[in-house]
Amino acid sequence: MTTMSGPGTVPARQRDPERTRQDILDVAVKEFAARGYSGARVDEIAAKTRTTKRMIYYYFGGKEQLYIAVLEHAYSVARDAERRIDVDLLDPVAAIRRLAELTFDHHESHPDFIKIVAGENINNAEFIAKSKALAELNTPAVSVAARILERGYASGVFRRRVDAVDLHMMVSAFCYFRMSNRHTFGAIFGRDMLDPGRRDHYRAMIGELITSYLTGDSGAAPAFS
Amino acid sequence: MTTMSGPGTVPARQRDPERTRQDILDVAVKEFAARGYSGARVDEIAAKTRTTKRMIYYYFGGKEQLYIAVLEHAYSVARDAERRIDVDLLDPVAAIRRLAELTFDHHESHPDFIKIVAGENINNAEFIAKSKALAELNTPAVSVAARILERGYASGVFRRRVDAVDLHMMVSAFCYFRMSNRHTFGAIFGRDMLDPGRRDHYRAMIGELITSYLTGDSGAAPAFS
Amino acid sequence: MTTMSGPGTVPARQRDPERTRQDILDVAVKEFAARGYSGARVDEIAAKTRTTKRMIYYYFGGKEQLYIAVLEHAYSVARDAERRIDVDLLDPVAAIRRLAELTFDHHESHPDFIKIVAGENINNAEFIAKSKALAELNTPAVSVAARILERGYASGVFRRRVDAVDLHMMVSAFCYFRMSNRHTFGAIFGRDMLDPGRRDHYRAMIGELITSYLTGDSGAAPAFS
Amino acid sequence: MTTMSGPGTVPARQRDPERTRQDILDVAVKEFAARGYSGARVDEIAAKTRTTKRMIYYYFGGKEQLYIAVLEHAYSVARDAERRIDVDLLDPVAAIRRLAELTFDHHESHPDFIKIVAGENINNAEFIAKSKALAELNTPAVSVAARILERGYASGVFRRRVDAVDLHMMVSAFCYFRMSNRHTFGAIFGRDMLDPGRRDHYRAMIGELITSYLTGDSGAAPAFS
DNA sequence: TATGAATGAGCTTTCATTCAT
DNA sequence: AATGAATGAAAGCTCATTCAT
Repeated sequence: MTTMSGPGTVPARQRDPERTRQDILDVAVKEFAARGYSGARVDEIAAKTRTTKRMIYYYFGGKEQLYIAVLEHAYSVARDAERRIDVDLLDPVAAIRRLAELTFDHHESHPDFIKIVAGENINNAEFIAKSKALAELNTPAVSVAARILERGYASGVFRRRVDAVDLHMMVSAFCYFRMSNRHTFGAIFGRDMLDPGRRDHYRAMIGELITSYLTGDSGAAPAFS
Repeated sequence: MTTMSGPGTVPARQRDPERTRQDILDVAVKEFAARGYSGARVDEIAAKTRTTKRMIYYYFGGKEQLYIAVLEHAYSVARDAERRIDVDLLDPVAAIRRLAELTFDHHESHPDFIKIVAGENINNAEFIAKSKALAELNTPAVSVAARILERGYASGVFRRRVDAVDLHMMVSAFCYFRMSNRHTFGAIFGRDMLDPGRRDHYRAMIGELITSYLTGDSGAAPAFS
Repeated sequence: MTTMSGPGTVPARQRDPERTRQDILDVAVKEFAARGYSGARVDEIAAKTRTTKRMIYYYFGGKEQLYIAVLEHAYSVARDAERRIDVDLLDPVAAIRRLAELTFDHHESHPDFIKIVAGENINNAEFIAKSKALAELNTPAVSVAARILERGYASGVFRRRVDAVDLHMMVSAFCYFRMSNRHTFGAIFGRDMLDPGRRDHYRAMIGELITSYLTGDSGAAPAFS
Repeated sequence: MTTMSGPGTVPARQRDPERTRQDILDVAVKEFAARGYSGARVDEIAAKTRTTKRMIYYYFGGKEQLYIAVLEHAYSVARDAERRIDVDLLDPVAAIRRLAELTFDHHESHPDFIKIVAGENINNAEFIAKSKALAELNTPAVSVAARILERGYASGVFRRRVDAVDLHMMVSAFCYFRMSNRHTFGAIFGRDMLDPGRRDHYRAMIGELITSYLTGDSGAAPAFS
């Protein structure tokens, strides 16, 4: 399966700039997710596109810029999803459980995003640092969590003191790990964490993990439980 | 930063095969961890070695085989650490907390391993599949967890029913995520999860998270807790 | 004799794909003929070309594909020459002699082709097997020979029964051997089979060899000759 | 199937120099025959040997010297076979036919020799030129042919004047071509010249070809034959 | 007589990128 | 707005050979 575009490649010419750009971006997301930045090939991305390799340079400037565009796209999708979260009408326990479940669902439905984030971390997020757009990421999920915590402490249902960012981290860790480490975990423990039959089991689990933590005692001295 | 081992580089000739092999392996672990499989360069690995690039092919056969050797090495180190765990004398709650803390410590002290695992998952653990040695990985940590759980249910301190593998997953998720996602998490939330000043905080957190979960009720209907 | 197309080599840039391709092919024919498949060097071929090594990969994909292109080219040239043979107006004896001479001439004027065929046979024609184009080679020479034989048997001038393919083989063997084994034969017998002064001698010889065979008796019992 | 001998290759040590030498030579004959000089690999030859690559250098000095030893060996075997020819008691026609058949048989039973000769010719017999031993090759077959011709002309059975070397060439061409070009000929004409079922057919054919030539008229004007 | 370890040089191939219209 | 042709630089890998005992 040689990818190097020799002479004579005849792509379907088109005249819709925005569509061409989006086409490239969609393919790039998948390729960068599947192979990482250095593993992805400009030739391969081009081959899976309606246009040619030349257009990638025309629209994005180069591999790195295309990757950053992918990154920005991926994060903006995630942020938009978080903005749609609305749990203010639920009681704190139900709300925090709902937040955990939405986080769970979002991870589950964005496997490419997970891989891209994993790749970014391998190279120390150096590309995120290069992106102006990504520098000003706000994170709705944490504010949502903060509001729920406030209500929970006020009503007394939450007894363990925890920072909203830490709470978000605990939830994310669980949801992310299940997606990110599916293959090594599966290879070692013979258990596919993404088995659809186990989905609800894990979805409930993160809710219980987090609510049992919050409603339990804080501090070192466990009570009579 | 010269990379090509061209003429002029004078490697110290040696006659210690095992040392030469280990030298290459040690450097390779760091390079593959830092840049992933496709990002790592055989030239670069060789340059950081006492020997030459040629020796990598002499001892390992190629980039891929070297990578697999790195993988096998990394996993065998992890497995050996798990084998040394001994928490049988502690009461179940203390034991499970201790297990979580050891897992935490092991993750913290093996950042290269984390990155290699992350990279492996990006390419769907295809290299692990190619390794005969890795196919027969046993995982002491889970048996340890299983024994603790058994004792905990027997004595009644653990009330929530959970599978040992799932327990291990919850703990691992937390410990792994903190290491693996340090950079993106830090960029977005402005919080360095590896800040030494926060280390004990997080170390205690995973213990509490897991013990509050186990000692809480199981099932959907929360009792009087 | 510089081989590596290193920096400093300034190739004449051109925009004529077909010419570039042909240029590479022409050089490759000579190199593969002179050194065989494994003895030929992509660097050396490139150096003798108007373009660079990179273009060989751009146009042909690799050393092996280039070699197969050379093979296809060489055989198509030979086939085209055979197609131009027209001896239908000559009497059978003159016609078969003429066919032998044309075969002789064609071998003489295509020394590269002879070497390439010799090389192919050393590796059991495995590259020919890989070529789709070569799989469907038709061979006009044999049909021509068959028609001559038919006429010769009909008129009674040919008395020895022989298969057209075998006839072609006898002629080819002589013409090919003279070209292919020039060097070892010369070294051992001190006679250069390609000495221009002997050319007509050998050219006549194959004609006589073949006509004396055909006009002689067939079978084991020699007549009055 | 990697051949590069990495560390740890443990060959069976032996103490029989002559046998070791012969072992290497035998393997080398096959490898050089199968792949030509540049296609053969010292590593591969060593791997198929009872000893190690190092011994090739120890006994022969290098790839080239090994190849020349192979060449000398191959030619000395051929020469020895020719020396055993004895056809003096047969009448000239039977004798020349017998000589042709022995030549045929010798080619048939030495396929490796054929390939080595073919390879030598591709590189213009430059290695033969380097060998002192091969410079002084005498060729019994031609003297045998010369003696037969003499008797044939004396008795009048041979009417066509031909030089002994040319006669040998005609016979060799047929016998050699059948072996050397088996694969390309087979690919193009769909006929395996080495098919055992056709062996006697071809063996008789060269005898008839050559006797019909010798017993026919010489010169340009064919008589009543 | 024998050998395990090591290696310089060069080979084929790949990659992101730019030229020139 | 779009593109076919071309490419420098470097990557992974292989080869015959020598080192050092």
